[in-house]
Amino acid sequence: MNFSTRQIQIIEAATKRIDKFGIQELTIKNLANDLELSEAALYRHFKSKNDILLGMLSYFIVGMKEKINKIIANDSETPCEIINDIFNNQLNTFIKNPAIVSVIFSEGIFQFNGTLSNKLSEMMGLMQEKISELVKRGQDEECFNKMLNPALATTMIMGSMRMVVLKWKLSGNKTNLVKDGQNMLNGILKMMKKK
Amino acid sequence: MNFSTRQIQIIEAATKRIDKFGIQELTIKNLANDLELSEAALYRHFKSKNDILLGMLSYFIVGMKEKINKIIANDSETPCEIINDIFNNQLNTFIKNPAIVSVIFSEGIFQFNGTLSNKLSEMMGLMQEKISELVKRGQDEECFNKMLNPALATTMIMGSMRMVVLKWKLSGNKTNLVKDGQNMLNGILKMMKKK
DNA sequence: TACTTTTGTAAGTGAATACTAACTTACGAA
DNA sequence: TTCGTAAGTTAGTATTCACTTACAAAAGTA
Repeated sequence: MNFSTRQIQIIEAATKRIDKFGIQELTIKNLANDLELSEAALYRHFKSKNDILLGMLSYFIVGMKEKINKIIANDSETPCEIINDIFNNQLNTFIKNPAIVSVIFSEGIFQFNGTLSNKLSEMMGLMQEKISELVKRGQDEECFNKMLNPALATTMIMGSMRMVVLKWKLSGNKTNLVKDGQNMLNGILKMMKKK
Repeated sequence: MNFSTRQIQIIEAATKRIDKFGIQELTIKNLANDLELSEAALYRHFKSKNDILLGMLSYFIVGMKEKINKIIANDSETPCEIINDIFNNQLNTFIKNPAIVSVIFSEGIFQFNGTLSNKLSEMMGLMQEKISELVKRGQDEECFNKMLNPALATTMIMGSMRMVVLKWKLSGNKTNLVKDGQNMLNGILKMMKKK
């Protein structure tokens, strides 16, 4: 799971290409041109195109996992604050590297490639698990009401946030993702707060 | 916008293929095999592969528009009931023809094909517009609270429902879509209700 | 300096891609 | 009976795809 610098260059070029032109335009030839390398050179660093995609997903998932775990470990904050931190962190990651979004939100594309769709499911499952744990804690500590069960509330939060990101994507990254995302999360949390 | 019976056969075969194997496996050759026709025969009915995809989207959008307008026209119901009806109708359409979901939820795939992504944006825009109108009416008639503005509430509803459908899809259509969808919508509407 | 490993290249491979040209068949109207 | 048309066929086209082979230059390392 340790990538060489050249491998990371390839992964980042592939991500940018998907972001700009879509998965259909990610070909070995195009990718090699982007990197100013020959096609054969790519096969020195990954054994197949599929391996490049797999590497790409692994690369981002590892980073995401680390950050989320670090945020959750902070036990001086309430569950509500932690949820806020997690999504703020995600939104800012997306702003900094918009290309990631195209890859992370593409279940549809990878759905029929076993290894790739497993990687994505793993990531979604991770988020679902962490968030619903936080919702449950929030309800137990009586800062959230119990109108929705934790699983349902989590699906709602994740779905709503995804929709905000999708709209940002469809606007050509013109809308203010951080503002819209915070707005959405605040609205949801307000409705979930104990009165 | 009037399709021949053969065109509809082709559209439905293409939809099923995307649903089962993904867009990458939608080739003229495969599609022709599915229909037990020669490849050239398909070009008697559509002038290009892109035209088949475009026809596919148009075909479903027209049907969706008609149904939604019919439901909204029913003025003996409250906004809340109408929203319920719209999503119930959608969920049942998905159950009856699961293949549609793969096509409708694939912005990522079509994002880089101008004409196709416009078709999809059109459909999402239509839903956004109709739902947020209903939310606004609900707030004016004081059956919804005003905690969220109509646009935000609509994004939340649509995002949450999409997430339920995505989960159904990822489960291999094993979860109970109608039950889960109703559950989600009831939860959201409960939180939005005036107390 | 001599040897090995890493990283690159040019020039291919067969298979698949969307699409086309030329021709055939079935059938209804003039 | 003749003619036009819709709907099909076979057998191609040029191009693109992921991937491979054989060889060379560079970069360590002894």
